Amino acid sequence: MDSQARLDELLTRLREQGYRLTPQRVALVQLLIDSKTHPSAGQIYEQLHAQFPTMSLATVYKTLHLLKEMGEVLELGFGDDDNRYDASDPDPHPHLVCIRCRKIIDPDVPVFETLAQEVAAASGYHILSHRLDFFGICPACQEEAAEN
Amino acid sequence: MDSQARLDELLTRLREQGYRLTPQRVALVQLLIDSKTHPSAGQIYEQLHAQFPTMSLATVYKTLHLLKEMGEVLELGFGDDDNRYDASDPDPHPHLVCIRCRKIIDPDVPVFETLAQEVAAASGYHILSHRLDFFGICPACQEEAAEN
DNA sequence: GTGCTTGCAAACAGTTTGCAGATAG
DNA sequence: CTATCTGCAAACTGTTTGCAAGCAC
Repeated sequence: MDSQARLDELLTRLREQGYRLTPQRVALVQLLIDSKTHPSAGQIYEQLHAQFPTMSLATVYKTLHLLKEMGEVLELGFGDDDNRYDASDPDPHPHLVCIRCRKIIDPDVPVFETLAQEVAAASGYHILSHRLDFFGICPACQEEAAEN
Repeated sequence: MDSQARLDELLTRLREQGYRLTPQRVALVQLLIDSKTHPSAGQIYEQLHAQFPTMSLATVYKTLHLLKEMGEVLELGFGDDDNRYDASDPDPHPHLVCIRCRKIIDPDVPVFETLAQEVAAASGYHILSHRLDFFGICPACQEEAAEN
């Protein structure tokens, strides 16, 4: 789905559920969808603060919470770092994390429905979701390391 | 590997690297290895506090940090919850998380070396590690839900 | 106009750190 | 004996919350 379509979809969904389309919310949703790097709340705040000098971090968190509740955004927590947010596709999909520059991208890999089914069958769990992350060093950081 | 062998291995490795085997450390390592539920720092602290009434949370964290540095323990962070620790097998392996009771177990599933290779080839990343978590409801919690 | 939303500041939880006294080797 | 480790308390970081003023509808 292209960014524009996803943006329209999200804004429509917000309006339909009775939420107000404040400039801050629209800007945040736009930023989140345009970004390919899955930004953190702090990064979102920094960028929006340029547009809205009075905007607070609390609003960022409240809006992200709202989108999470609606199931329109994936919250990627790592425990040792701040959470990252992915609104491009709300269904679980793998992520590829550079442990050096902390960039996170969506790699193109086939999903594995079968594995989840196997796990469910073997464990008796009712599996609702999953998460698959790869950690490594991105091409840019590999080059940088080679130079030094 | 059985628990006793793993415990010996870990204690030996600590000693070899010049770390002191304090009673607190030995008890923590033992607890971690015996536990099948991947406890949090707080849970570890509560249990050890029964044995060592003066033991502090800081010591728990410091010891976990040490084991992490040695690569002998897996730290499982989720972002919305406290971190969980797995010392049974320091190599990455899938986890199965009950979203109701927060129990975490190691399911028996084949690992997928091929997928990591595919991702590496397609992205140019140098992949070092990965993490695969399934989220669902464990059999006990399913029953409990059915009763109510 | 109504009441949801914002922005501030304070609260919060998990984790980390500094330091003085305790202790493993 | 000595360097490491412990335990306390305070600091820190990311996130959440309460509340009065502001603004979307």
